[in-house]
Amino acid sequence: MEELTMEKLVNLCKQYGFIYQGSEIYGGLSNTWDYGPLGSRLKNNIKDAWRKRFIQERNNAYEVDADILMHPRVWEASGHVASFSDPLVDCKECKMRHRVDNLINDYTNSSIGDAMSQEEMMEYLRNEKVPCPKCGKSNYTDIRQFNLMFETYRGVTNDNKSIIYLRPENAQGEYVNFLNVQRSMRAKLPFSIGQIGKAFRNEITPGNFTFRTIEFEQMEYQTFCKEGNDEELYNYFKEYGKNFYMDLGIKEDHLRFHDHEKLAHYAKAACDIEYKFPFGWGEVNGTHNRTNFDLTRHQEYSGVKQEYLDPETNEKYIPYIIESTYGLDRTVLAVLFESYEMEQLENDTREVLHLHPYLAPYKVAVLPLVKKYHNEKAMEIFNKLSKSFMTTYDETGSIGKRYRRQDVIGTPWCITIDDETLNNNTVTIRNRDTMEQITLSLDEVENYINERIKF
RNA sequence: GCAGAUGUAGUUUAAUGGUAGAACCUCAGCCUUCCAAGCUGACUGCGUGGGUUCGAUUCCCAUCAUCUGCUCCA
Repeated sequence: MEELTMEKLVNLCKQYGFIYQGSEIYGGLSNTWDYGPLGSRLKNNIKDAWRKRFIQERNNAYEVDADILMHPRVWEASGHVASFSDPLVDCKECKMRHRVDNLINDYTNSSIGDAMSQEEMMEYLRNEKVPCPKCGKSNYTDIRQFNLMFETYRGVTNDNKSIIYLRPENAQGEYVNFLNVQRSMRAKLPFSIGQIGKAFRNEITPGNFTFRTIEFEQMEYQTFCKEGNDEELYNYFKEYGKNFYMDLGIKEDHLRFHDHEKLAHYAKAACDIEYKFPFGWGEVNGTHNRTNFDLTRHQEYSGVKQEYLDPETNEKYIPYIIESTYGLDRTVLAVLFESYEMEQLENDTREVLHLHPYLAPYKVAVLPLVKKYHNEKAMEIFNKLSKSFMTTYDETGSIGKRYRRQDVIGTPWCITIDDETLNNNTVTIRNRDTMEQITLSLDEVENYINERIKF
């Protein structure tokens, strides 16, 4: 079978309206991508699938839609203002870029770099002639701060006081609403707050299509629990996440766990779910045991107690948080790679997107067999079916060609309208994966599809 | 951000210092009663900006974008 390369997928996405390059008519803007008519359907269907598994089917789970813009103090509490801005230097000799603190720590085999100010680090670098790990020379540019948060300004004056950030992660939106949700939903621990939304990181990005972008969408799930229950929940959500991906149609051997050894400042344990992309294994989900770090910090910075009163033991404590974050754009990408097949037929090939019917942009295509005889009846059926499903209509070209058009965009079923439809009210429904055809009465079509698009 | 490669219709591509030819796709018409058929026609292109030149898609520079590799990804 022919390998689907990134280049081919980018082409396919563009050709059929899944994903276009951002601002394309202006030459494009690096690492921005726009979802087209089919792509946004697919993306929304994945969101809905996630909502179903993570909100609807779980007891004690609630969705929020928090604002992208948050109080600047949130990012001080979260640690992003401090740790999201890395002191960087470039080696003038070999052009290698380094984090200065790492450079000093590695050179001295200690952690003295962590405590140094920017000036001290630069001075140390110069005085000790710390060599570049790559070329061995010691000739660096000045330190540049590179903050990964996008800044913008509130109001009309661009002074420091009015800086606000586009959120670099969604989690804080759930954390600051912990008390609100707990109270208004009368929630008992453990309970979860989920959120789907955009986040922004001003990163130097290596591309790989929509795998890493400066604006991206996350499906996040925060479970608040009592210390002691955290490890069990952490392991539970790792598995739950993997099952979710398998339900989306991803084969088990294209997924793996990757446990982190180096942990973030807030985490006690961290594990990624990775998908086998053509460019290598790539993270699609991250599950972290964030302990009570976040709520403790918010209590400290806001002055508002973030405690939970346990109704059984009457203890008050700050809950632990198990975070499980799903990269939505990456999930779309993984599903596209997983679904695509260049199928070899007897003396022909066809491109098929074997999407789960729940995820398919169009559920059904209505095709009049011969345009001039069957188009009116076909339109009538389109109008009926489109009240229940995303339905498309195509009367152009031969019937075989129209089947292939639907195959490549993942439409699970095509129904053709012919003389039998006019005379007996029956249609032929054709399956995308098997190419088999069966005859159904018009009344049966809706049920037939409904039964098969469940997630 | 660094290094290398690339940039001609939606896609794949041809040729050329005198502004481009094709195939597929798309659309319209004819034909067609079930898997990319055929015929006729139509639409669409030299990434952007400079420079050299009488003239640049072609040569040079810059820029933008994509790909690959680094780097980054608490």
